[in-house]
Amino acid sequence: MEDVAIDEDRVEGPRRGRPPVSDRQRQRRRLEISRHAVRLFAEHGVAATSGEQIARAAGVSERTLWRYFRSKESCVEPLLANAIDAFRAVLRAWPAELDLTEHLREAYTPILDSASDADLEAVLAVVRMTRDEPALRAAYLMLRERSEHTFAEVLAERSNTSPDSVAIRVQAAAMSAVLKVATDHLAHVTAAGITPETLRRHREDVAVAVELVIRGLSDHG
Amino acid sequence: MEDVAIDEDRVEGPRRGRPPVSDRQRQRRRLEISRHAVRLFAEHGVAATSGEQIARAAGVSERTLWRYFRSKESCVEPLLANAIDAFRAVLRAWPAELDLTEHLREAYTPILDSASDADLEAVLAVVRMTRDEPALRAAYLMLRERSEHTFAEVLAERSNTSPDSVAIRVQAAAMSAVLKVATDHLAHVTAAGITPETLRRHREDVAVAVELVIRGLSDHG
DNA sequence: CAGTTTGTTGGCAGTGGCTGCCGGTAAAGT
DNA sequence: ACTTTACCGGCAGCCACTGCCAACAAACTG
Repeated sequence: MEDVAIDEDRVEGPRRGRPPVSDRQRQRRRLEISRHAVRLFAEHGVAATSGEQIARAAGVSERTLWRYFRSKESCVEPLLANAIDAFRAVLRAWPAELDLTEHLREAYTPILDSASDADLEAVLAVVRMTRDEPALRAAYLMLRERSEHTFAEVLAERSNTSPDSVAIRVQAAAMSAVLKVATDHLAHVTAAGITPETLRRHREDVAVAVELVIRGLSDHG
Repeated sequence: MEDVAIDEDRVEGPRRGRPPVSDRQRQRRRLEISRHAVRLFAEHGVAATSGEQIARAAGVSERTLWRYFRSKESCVEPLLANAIDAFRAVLRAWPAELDLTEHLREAYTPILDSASDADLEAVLAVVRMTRDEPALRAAYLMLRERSEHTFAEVLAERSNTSPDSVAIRVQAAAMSAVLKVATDHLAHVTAAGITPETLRRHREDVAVAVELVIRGLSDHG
């Protein structure tokens, strides 16, 4: 699955210098910075928030901030990625014998269970902001497209085909599109606050629409 | 259809000063600049092409360039928009009694007929470039999303519902996703040159996939 | 025709996102 | 201690992009 790189100096035993920061730790730091950035964006707007402010709020130097994020807007990625990963995890756990609709009805949540409620609020706030902030929307769309590839892997494994085939990519892209619209809608209706009822409706919408788009496309795989 | 703005000083007779440039003319100038920008991007890469270079190639000052485009990467928009508008025009012309598959098989082309072959090459070149140029990809995805709304209008009119309903937006987004994957694929297989056969295959792929995704979703509209 | 009004253009200065470079320091091994 | 490897912060600089203003263009008015 991973480790596709050409094996060079593998199994070296003890390395020589200071060990690089683990990906785990790096991602956690990115997420922490992301929370500060989103808060500042929501308070003052994207244009009125400088990289220096984000860096100070996160307790790092500006130079380090740009090492962690390639652009100001991409600071929102880690938070949003959590929400998208939630769906991928649910998709991965799709039992072979179960209908996708049924599975999503039971297992889907719009964000990782481990994430706090504040994170869900922040994610929806960002999605709401993307309405008037083109740069944020662009970052959001890029993230969604990245997720398509992970969806394709799951779908390919299930239908025993290649994740690079056009048919699978179409399914994954259509599924991603459904999720995008549903999430935009959720962000819109929760502008005044999140209620269990709106979340329930969201889950139902996603379950039905995803099933429909996948069923229609996979029949002709 | 248009003219939704609140009527203020309508029917004024002769205006007082220099008339503003018509939208038509403005769009044609944007397209002209776009062609130069795409050529430079393809020759030297995006990072190595400065706004000043684009402006000089197009014969305008850098200042006016930034008045016509809000970012360097968005200079590719007019060319790509032509390709996307081609699909919208075909969709608009969809006869009520005809199957969508049949209609697309007959009428769909990946770019406006009025556009030159060079423009089609340029569009596919840009799509190819988006593979390694994230900023270009982001601009491309933004354009595609804008097109979703125009798709939704057509679909809404056809099914006699609102273009803002979630069901219609899901259909439009899924349709856009199908087109995106198909176009990416076309750009990939035409890297060595465009042949009538690849275009025919592309048309067939789009016709079938779009029909499937729309049929599946609209049954439960 | 000159004079007025409205709109577009281009130059110029400035802002800020972002990068290359370098020295300092942390964390490992020997 | 000494070396090695890696992260961090500060500094200088590039360039995409903007605000401001003077110059010019194209209409109407007298």
